[in-house]
Amino acid sequence: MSSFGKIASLRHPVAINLADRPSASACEDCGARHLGLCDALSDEELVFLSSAAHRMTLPTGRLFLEEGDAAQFFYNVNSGTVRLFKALPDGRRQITGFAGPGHFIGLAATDMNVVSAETMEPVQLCRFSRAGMRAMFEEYPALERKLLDVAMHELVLSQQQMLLLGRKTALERIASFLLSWAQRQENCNTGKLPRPNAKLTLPLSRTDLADYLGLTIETVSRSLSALKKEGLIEIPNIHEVVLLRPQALENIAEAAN
Amino acid sequence: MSSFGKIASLRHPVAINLADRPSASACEDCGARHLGLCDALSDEELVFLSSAAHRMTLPTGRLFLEEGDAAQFFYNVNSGTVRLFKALPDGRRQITGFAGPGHFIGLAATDMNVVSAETMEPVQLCRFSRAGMRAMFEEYPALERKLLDVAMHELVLSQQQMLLLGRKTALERIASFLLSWAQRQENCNTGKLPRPNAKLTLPLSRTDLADYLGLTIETVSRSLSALKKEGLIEIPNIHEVVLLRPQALENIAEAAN
DNA sequence: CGCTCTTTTGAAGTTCTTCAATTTTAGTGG
DNA sequence: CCACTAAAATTGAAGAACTTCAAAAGAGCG
Repeated sequence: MSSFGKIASLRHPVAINLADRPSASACEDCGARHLGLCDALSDEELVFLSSAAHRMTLPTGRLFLEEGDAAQFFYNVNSGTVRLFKALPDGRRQITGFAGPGHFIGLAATDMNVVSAETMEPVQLCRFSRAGMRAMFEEYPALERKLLDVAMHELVLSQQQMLLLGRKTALERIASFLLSWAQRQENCNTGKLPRPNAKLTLPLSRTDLADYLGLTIETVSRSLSALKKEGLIEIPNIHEVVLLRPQALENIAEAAN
Repeated sequence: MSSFGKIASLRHPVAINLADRPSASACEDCGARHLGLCDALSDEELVFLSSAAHRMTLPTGRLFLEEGDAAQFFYNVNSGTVRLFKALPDGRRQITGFAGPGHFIGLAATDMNVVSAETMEPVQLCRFSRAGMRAMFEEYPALERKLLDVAMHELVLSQQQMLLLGRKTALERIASFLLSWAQRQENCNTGKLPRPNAKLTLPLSRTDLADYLGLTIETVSRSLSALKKEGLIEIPNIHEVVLLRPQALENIAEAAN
């Protein structure tokens, strides 16, 4: 957890949501959710902010941001999952991240978007004009601080991913992914291992997984099968994985010998 | 160039350096240099800032930031080059970036450093305590804005690197690297191709290059030789590369068919 | 000038990919 | 509810790209 984040949330220990997101009960003590913009602002500020926001609901598979287009908006995800990716002309694709509830989209941009964004499920999001956002920074410095915090966190994640893509084997990538996804889903960045038998829900297809980990779907499939055969995981169905032995996965993921 | 950067530099079109860096003549119209903190502040603010900074000079090969240590400081590079990297227990290393003059170090951190930093040449830098920096944000919002701008730019770069590491071939990686290094060195992020016969100076060893591009030194060497054989580059010596046909390199780098 | 370290080049080996076939899953209509 | 179809995932076998191991050439330094 970043120190900037801590400041922001201490000063505004609020739990109202940007839009009317469902329950926010888990928000306050969750490392990942407080990375949403929501926690950065007081009630009053949130009202102002949400007046500047445009709520939208998108169906599955909607490409709402395209690499190379002029960067007009920021987005904040309320529900559902978004995949962010870059692509080469011949179709090769690298998914750079996934944005779920509370996540902010649009930081990785100059005047143009440098990534594309596509919904993986029905998604609700709030849209802000970048210009309006800049104006708002004058009024509400806490917002800017929060954004810096989010950006720094993204930077940490992307550097982990560089290590994974540049130096890890297929098996290590899969193990790393499972653990990081567990953190994301469950105990939100506490840095602790998930408990044995923790159940993961993956909204990702094998293709997404492959494009995120820099592998082919066949290699992803084979690696998952290998972990299953070794008794480290169970795969009740395509969208669920049970982590039978998280410590063993961690040893593989971190190449601990 | 990011819009936030524009704001910051328009408001404070100053060219004093953080410490007494050599000539700053090229600073104002250079996309990369204005990413240094220097441009974000007025004269008065800079005086204040530099009073909070601790100047240091480090010899080649000094490891001054270690992954996992408590994150106490930010650094701003004045001269020389620093390599930032993550490593696995068995020694595999991934260089996540290089920091040269004007570059800011320490953004990719939570309470702990998530990367290590090591000097590649004699390096001069300014050190700021993270706590002091936070206090300064209250006084000088422009500073925080600038930092957000820097973080966003880093994010853009790291996503390009993810595409490279996850999806590009060895030859494509080398071609991409040469072009990006030319931009860094020469026309600073203008997005234009370097002119034919542009000469690159690489302070990197082949090992650094390999660890940056997720390859082995042998593959790096072979790929460079291949580009040379094809007449796209010339390699007068180990630390210099001449880009004979930048457009052809670009075609390889971007997999344009 | 000779030593060492880095880089280059070659040959063999490994991991991952590609191609192909089978199995499983999911969606649709009877 | 079940069968049928299409898409996705798994598994197998062959191939390619990169790595590893090994040796030679080149650069740097006392």
